[in-house]
Amino acid sequence: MGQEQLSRRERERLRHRREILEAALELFSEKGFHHVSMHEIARKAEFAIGTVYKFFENKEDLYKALVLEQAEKFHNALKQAIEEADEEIEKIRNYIRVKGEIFRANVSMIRLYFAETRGASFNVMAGLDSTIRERYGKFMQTLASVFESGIKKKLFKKIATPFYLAVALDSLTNAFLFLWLEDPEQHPYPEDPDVILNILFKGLVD
Amino acid sequence: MGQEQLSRRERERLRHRREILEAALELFSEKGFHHVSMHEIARKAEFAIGTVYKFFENKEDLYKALVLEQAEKFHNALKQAIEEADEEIEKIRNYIRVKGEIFRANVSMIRLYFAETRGASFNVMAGLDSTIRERYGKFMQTLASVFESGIKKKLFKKIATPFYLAVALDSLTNAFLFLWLEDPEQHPYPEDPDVILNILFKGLVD
Amino acid sequence: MGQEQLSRRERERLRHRREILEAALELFSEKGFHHVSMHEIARKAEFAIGTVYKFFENKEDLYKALVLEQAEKFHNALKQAIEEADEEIEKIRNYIRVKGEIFRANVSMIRLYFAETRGASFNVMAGLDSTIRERYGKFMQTLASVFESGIKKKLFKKIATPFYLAVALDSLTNAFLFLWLEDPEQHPYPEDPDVILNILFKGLVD
Amino acid sequence: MGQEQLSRRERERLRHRREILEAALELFSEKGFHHVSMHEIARKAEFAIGTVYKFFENKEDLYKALVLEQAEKFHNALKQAIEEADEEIEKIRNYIRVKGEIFRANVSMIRLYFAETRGASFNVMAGLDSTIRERYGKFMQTLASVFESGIKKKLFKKIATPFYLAVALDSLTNAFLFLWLEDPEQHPYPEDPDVILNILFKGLVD
DNA sequence: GATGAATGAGTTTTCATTCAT
DNA sequence: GATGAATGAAAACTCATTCAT
Repeated sequence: MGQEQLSRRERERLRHRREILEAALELFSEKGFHHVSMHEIARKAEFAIGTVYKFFENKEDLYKALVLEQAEKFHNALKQAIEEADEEIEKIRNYIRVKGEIFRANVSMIRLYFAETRGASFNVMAGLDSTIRERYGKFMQTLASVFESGIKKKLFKKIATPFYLAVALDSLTNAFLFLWLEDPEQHPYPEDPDVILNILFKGLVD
Repeated sequence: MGQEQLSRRERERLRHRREILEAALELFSEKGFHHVSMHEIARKAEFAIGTVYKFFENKEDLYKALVLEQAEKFHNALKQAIEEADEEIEKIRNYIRVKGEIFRANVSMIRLYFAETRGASFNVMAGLDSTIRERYGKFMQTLASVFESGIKKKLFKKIATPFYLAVALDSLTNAFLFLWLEDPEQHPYPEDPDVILNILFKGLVD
Repeated sequence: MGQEQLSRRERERLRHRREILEAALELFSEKGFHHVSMHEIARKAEFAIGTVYKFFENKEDLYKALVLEQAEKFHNALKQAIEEADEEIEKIRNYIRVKGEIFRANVSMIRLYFAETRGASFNVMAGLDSTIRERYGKFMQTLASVFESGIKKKLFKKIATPFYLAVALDSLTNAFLFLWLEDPEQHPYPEDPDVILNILFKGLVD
Repeated sequence: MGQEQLSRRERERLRHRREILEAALELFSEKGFHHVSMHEIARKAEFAIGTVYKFFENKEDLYKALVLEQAEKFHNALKQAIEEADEEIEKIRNYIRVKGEIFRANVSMIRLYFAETRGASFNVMAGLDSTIRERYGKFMQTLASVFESGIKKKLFKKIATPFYLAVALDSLTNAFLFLWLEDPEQHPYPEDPDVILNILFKGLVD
């Protein structure tokens, strides 16, 4: 709301910025930060190299903007999925379902996202990490609070701290998503969220 | 057994190779593949650059050798941990405990290992990936077979396929280890394996 | 004709390309392919090393472009010399005279040319050889056809096949040019083409 | 004469030196000076690299020794061919015939030889050139003296100076040998020396 | 006398970034 | 505001040569 008073100039600028980010997303997700050159991004976005530098100070800056933007989109979608349900178990089911949906619809985005949240990126960029991890932490708190209120309502047994439960759920879904990413045929992400949920909810040993 | 008949020459060579790999491990784990130069490795190992190239054809080759060697060490230790116990639940406890121990004792090795088993490395190296993933897959099978026999013996409820249970256990322990890696003070890896075990074993909802 | 509509940018680019080729010609002809570094060429042409690589993919590519261009110039001049005369003997006289002239005016070019047409280059570059040799072969055919028509007109006795006669004339002139290259004082290339011509035309034994 | 009192030690040394030179000859002739490494030569000769350096101070030194030795063999054979005949025309026929024979029997040697006598080597090695060219010059004098005495005896018409005639004969035979080297099927070196001889001896125009 | 591990100067090539037009 | 030619630091890798054993 309020964007409508942007001048044509401004709107064009934003469109160009977006085009560059889109080209960058595809390339980075495919080849990784170090195997993509600024010229490549410029070429794919159909701009001159100088133009790219008009929008982003340097390669890191571009990457940072890209990752943060994608992470935001991702977290927002998940947050909304949680909020849409009233009851805690349903919130978690929603989370599992929507995570799979986003994943399948945005493989590029996801590859990028994991590269940054998982340790593996070896601080591709020191500065980025801290911002990203902070947001990731905040999102984990949101997830934890679902467990917390579920425990309060006696819906859940307190088998671990809410935060650990959040981490467990996150890692479990990520693991399934990785399996899918590597071999979608053999390891489809379950349509039914309970396949994943049960691993947490039904104790192995009774 | 039988190695003792290596000539001194040969033994020296192996020691030098090891020294180079050690220097490389520390650097790669700290900065990532692309932020370490061969000269840097040579300098750290206190050899001339040419010497490094006598042992490893190129940078990829060195990296590959390093990762495979570390992964082997890691998997062997875990396999042994599993085999040492007789009973399935104890096997899993051992796995959780030893994984934490190795981790804490070899932070460099672990960072390297995760960079390669988790998708994040964006195919730093196509060839490597396949070998490493294959070994990782085999290890997952080993872990799965523990769950399988546990289910057969009616020790475990079959809340998911053995393979998925193995993946769940692996991802859960990894998640705790990542937490520890980021902030060892706030998120220590639990001394008591049951803290992690319970998340799997005691269903959240009864 | 028609080049005049090149943009200034384009014209500058071509000039720069030419400048690099000129620097390379001088250096290669003086020291040979393997004793010239790309940095040296860049320095001589007064460009940064990166600029040289903007114009030529790699060292071989630069060398190839250079040799082909020079060979073309050389062959074109000789072809024209042959075509300018009406009569066969005069065509050959022209060939001998012009070959000497070009040679004296472009020592660098010639050194390069011989390095590639004569076997000595030991395939400095496999790909180049084939292109160059093909062109050389075609030129020999042109020369042979002069002898052929001379023989048909009964101007020449058929003491060998036209192709062999062409080869003989070529090697004879080359030999004189080599003598000159080594010691211009003692072995000047004859002003009078008949000095060379007679060796072919007047049988030693009657 | 006199070699027989060499100690076994000495004889072995010479044999080893010879083995190294043979390996080097094959490699240099195949790939050219700059594409052969000292390690390659050592490996082919089945010696350690240090041993090669016991025999030859450095790569140039080895190359020099090789080329000079081969040139000597070549020139001696040709000199003998000339001396074996009594009459000048026969001497020249012998020269043409034997040159072809040596060539066919020692392609490696010849490739090396031409690389050095023809300008093309771009002074692979400044020092070498002077020695080699001097010997080549001397040999040309020998050949010239055959023409000189033929002219004195009125066997030959003096259509050029004896030296130029020698150069002409040399370049003509070389040209035929090059043709053969490139495509032995299509351009065999003539069995009958008169095929080459006639080009010099029977004037094209009468 | 032979060995081969070690050396390090020197080469090719890439790519993020600048800036004149 | 866009362009793209030019820049040059930095990286991977080679190979002639040395020297301790």
